[in-house]
Amino acid sequence: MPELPEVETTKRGIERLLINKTVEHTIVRHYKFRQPIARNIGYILKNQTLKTVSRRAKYLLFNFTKGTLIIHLGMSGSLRVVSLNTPKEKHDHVEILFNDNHCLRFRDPRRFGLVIWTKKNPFEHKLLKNCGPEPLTQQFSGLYLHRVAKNRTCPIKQFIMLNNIVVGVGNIYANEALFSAGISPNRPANSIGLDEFMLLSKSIKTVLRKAIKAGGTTLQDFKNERGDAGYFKQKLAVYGRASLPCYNCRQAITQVRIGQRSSFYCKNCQK
DNA sequence: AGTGCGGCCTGTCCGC
DNA sequence: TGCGGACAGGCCGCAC
Repeated sequence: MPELPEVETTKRGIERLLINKTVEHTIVRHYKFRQPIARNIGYILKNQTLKTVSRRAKYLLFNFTKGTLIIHLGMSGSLRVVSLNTPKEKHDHVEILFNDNHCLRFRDPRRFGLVIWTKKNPFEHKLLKNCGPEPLTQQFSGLYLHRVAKNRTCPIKQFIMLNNIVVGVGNIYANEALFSAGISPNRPANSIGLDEFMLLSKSIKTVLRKAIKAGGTTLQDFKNERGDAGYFKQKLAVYGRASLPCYNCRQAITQVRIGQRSSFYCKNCQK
């Protein structure tokens, strides 16, 4: 589920509900994730106040009084704010209880996610320090892409999914943005011209902004949200539409594997 | 340095 | 209906 728009939506929802609240108790039911959760996490978080919640790439940063809790949702993770007596579901692995009877629940069936504590500047953390620019900033532009793609032969789709090039572009939105820009996902990154990169950077921004906006409808109900409402329901132009007609030219959408990932595009519209 | 691949996990879906 | 296998929206770490 979690591509950047969902992480951003989650961030906004949590921030609204939990800011300035103090941790009373933490329950960890499963410690084994992409990295194991620190055994003393409950001790660390106790009595700390949540100052702000921010996002870098797909990492959520919970800035507490004495440090930062970094959470990544991995492939199947989700966070919800619930009241104390809300029945827990399978795979609700971590629960942070705050002093207003609100509880932050981390559910992650596949446990590809991450919950780490750091006392230091989180941006200097090994996992964050090599991240490329945020796609929704001015820093991320066609000019930038053109510059960093020099000498890079890997397919453009893989290229825009590299976190050191630009963060937050996952498989779905890489496919969607390339369709929107009319660029074939197979093209070597260094074969893309500046004008095309301008278009591509704009497409990435637009696709992500739209998705965040759609996720924003979830925001209203964040506290009680049960499922996958929000951006995921929006119409995707190519992702998951193998052999269905292209919305633009009606030709069947092609599915191929690029860098081990399912890729969808229109051979007619994307050159 | 860039690229390609294996691996971490569970859930779901499809074909037999 | 049960079972095996493929696949899933991420990303790290390793080998070449």
